[in-house]
Amino acid sequence: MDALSNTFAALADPTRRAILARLALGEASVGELSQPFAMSGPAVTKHLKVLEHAGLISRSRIAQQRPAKLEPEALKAASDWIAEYRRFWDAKFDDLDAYLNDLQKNGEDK
Amino acid sequence: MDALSNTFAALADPTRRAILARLALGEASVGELSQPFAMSGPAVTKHLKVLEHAGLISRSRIAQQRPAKLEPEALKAASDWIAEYRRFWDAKFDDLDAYLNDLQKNGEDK
DNA sequence: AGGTTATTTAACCGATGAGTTATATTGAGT
DNA sequence: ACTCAATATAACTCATCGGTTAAATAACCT
Repeated sequence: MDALSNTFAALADPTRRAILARLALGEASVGELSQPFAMSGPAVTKHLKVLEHAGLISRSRIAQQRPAKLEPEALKAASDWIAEYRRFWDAKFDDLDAYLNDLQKNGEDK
Repeated sequence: MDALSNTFAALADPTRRAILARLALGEASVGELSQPFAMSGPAVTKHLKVLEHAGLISRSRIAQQRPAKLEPEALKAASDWIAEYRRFWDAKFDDLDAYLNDLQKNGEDK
């Protein structure tokens, strides 16, 4: 899968977004993460793998623990993609309609 | 599922992102969409349902056609969520590390 | 009413996702 | 070497996804 799809897919799960929110406060171990989410350790491990594969976190090692840390650069690509559509929601709807209708009439869509 | 998860899940598919890109040029019917994507009509219908359920498009009716139109306001919530993490990737990494370590040492995570 | 076109719905398929429990692994501490 | 604690892997279940083809619907045109 492409990187952007990986990123969006990783963000499409509320548990994973909550994990990222928690990691924004600082590194956390699997144990620290599984407790507040009332979830088994393996479930958290899987979520962390998804987030790591999407480049959104990295892991380190402290004794037996493997804390996870936020790596937010991957969000940049997602943010940039969305930003492409910003002019559409920034524009007044009437203006947008006019713009689209104009495009349509001029047969731009080959 | 919550709205934000729906939005991110809708964006996690490259075909759906391509459909949105196409719709940014103006409304398009199912037929017009299925042709360039070398995909059956029903497949496009399903993608449009996902996008519509996420609030990213709306449908209208012109004779037998049911053109889809971009409704980009739903992207706002996703963009806002990501924006929360902007300070993390804007910050220099060394500064971020220092910040996180400081948080950790002060035992903020209850 | 009958026929044509555009789209949707239904039923199915193989792959993936999110969770579980049970079992391995890894690293410290004794 | 033994044990304990933290995490990871394996194997499994159940649901959802993305696609297909075939059949049903909807709107238009004679």
